[in-house]
Amino acid sequence: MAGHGARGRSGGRPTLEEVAARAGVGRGTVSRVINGSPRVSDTTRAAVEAAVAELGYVPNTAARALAANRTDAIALVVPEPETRFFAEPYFSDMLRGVGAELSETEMQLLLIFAGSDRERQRLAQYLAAHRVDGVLLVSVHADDPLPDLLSQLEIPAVISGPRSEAETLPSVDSDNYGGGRSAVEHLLSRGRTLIAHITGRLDVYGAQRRVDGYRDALRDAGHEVRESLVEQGDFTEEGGRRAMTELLARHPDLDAVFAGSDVMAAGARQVLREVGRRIPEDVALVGYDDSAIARHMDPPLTSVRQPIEEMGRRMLDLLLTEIADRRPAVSRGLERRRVVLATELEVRASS
Amino acid sequence: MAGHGARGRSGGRPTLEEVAARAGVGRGTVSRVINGSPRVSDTTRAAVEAAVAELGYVPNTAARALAANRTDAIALVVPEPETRFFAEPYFSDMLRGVGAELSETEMQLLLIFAGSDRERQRLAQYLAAHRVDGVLLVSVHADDPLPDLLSQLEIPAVISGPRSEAETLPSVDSDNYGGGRSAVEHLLSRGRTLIAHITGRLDVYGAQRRVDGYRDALRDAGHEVRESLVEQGDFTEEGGRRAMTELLARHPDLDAVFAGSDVMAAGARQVLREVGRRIPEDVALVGYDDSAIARHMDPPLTSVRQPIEEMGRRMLDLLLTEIADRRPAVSRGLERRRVVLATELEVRASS
DNA sequence: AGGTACTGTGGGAGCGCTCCCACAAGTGAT
DNA sequence: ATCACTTGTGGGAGCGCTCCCACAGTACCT
Repeated sequence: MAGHGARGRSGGRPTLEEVAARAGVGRGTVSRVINGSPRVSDTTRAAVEAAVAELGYVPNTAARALAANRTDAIALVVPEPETRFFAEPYFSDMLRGVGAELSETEMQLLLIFAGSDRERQRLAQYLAAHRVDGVLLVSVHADDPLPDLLSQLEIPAVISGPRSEAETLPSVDSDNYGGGRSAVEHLLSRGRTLIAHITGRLDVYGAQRRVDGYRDALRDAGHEVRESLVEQGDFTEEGGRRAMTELLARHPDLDAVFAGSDVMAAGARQVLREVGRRIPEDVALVGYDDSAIARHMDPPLTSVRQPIEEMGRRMLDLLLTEIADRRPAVSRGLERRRVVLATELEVRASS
Repeated sequence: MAGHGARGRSGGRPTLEEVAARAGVGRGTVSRVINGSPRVSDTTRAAVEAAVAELGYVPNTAARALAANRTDAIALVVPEPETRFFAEPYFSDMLRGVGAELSETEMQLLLIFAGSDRERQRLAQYLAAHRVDGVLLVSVHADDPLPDLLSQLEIPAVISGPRSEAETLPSVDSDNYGGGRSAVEHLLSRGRTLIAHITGRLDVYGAQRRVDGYRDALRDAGHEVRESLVEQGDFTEEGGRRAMTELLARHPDLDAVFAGSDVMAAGARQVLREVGRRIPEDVALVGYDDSAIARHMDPPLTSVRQPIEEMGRRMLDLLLTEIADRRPAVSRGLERRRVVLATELEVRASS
């Protein structure tokens, strides 16, 4: 900036006070205009808005946060190491949904990873300092202490993927049960008869529900449900390999595999190929998540798609509502605070 | 609000003042202890620390930010739609590096996407409000106005991938030139003679440098450099397909392709397969980034790996330094503010 | 003894907002 | 004319911290 000269004692960014002086009104009035209060006359409002524009006034967030005791920020907390967060497109899609919805507001999104103990420590500090107005929790395991910490600190939170059927936090989830069912029903309709399942980590509620869907689909179709056809994985490629190896050892004659995630399906595919099984001729393969991996696999992988972006959007909705009625909150029923969205099966060459 | 009445002035979180009273010292002394000033006696320090622990005191960030005029937060700004950000592991690895380095400090990381105009608008507001102490810029195109905005607002910033050789911002980059060279030298050493190149967007400096490496490697090996062997892509799969189609039309006899990214290599692979070319027998393929796609491709893709996590770490280092010497800053030479890290070729079955 | 320099400490003065009370002015009933 | 609202407005009192000045105490010179 050329020659600032007098400029009062400031030199920095304009303050509310300066805008008020410029517009010839009081501080309170400017504040009202900035915050969209209706109790301002049209003439005054116009004058203030002009002054704001002329001065290029931007509210000081820190001062506002201090005075109003809110931060206008929410955190997306991911209790996993960064690696896994990005390995699965799940999170990025969700982030997109949240971001889209968030851009309608003045709120800011923080991304916080809490994989290591060190990071969790920092997170606890962070939350204790009330640096966010609310928290979006993603991919939380059944025994995670985080939700309790949150409610203890009275910080509004929404969880994606309830920890159990008894989840107390508002939650958004996809229909894992229905997703599991649809995968199996699809394989049955293709004439497969010996269908194995590689599960995700069973301390993830959604993974359990997929198993339930698998079982019920078989049962409802009049098939016997054999536990030896179910092998636990852990959402990793290596876990998928291990589980597939086990399953083949127990059932060399299996003709289909439903994996609880695309990444595990990729591991399974490797093993199947190593032992000379063709996909889909010998063994049909179905994954879950419909990630980039599914599309790039050879052959392309049939997979269950979740409306993850939509889930992100709904989570944010729920959270903003929580924040808005930040009061005893004992009243409202839980019905509306629990959203479940339908999945869709993307059929490709692997099945 | 239900009858607030007396309000006792406590009820909430403890303040500096309360800690001071508890420890029997003044406010200033507590502040000094909290901020690690050396000018406090050991006895006093211990007393204050005890009081802090007993009360569970956590500093109020908003108050601190207001008084000290800093935010203890930095932003990672990604001027791309979220989609691309996650499609390439580039960003997630970088994020990991930044995160690792950041956990050594008290700073907070914000992730900000500025793909759409709307988002850029919001970002400008955000920066104008000085809500962060510094900015990490990732993947910026040559004509992006963001860096100028940043320097105009006098916000410290570090860029990954300088916009040109004349980059004014401190920067961290991998050796794109060397990476391009190594890919081509590798293909030459495998006996390939007609090597094509699918470039990235040429308004990305790094993509240009890869082309330079490609050209120089051929030239130094005594090969003629034919411009018809270079086709521009745009880092997308579709772009890779298009470029590959062009190249095959011009040079049906080419025996190797160096793609400027794994994603483009994936697109190229599809086209090669469609026209019946075998990889690597007929055409050798090399990508760039060494992403998950490269490992899962069929056949697995040879690719140039950048030390991205390390880059993230170095960027943060640089930024923290910038923030620390937040003064005229005209003095320091530019040498140390420019970091270039070596790449490595990961050889797989595609070449 | 007086000076000069530290070290350690207390507390006033803000930082830029929001909240809320006070109050002027207008409106309409009595 | 009085009273009772309503609408719009100004500005004091903080929010919880950092910064910095003042000052007591101690140490080491002259």
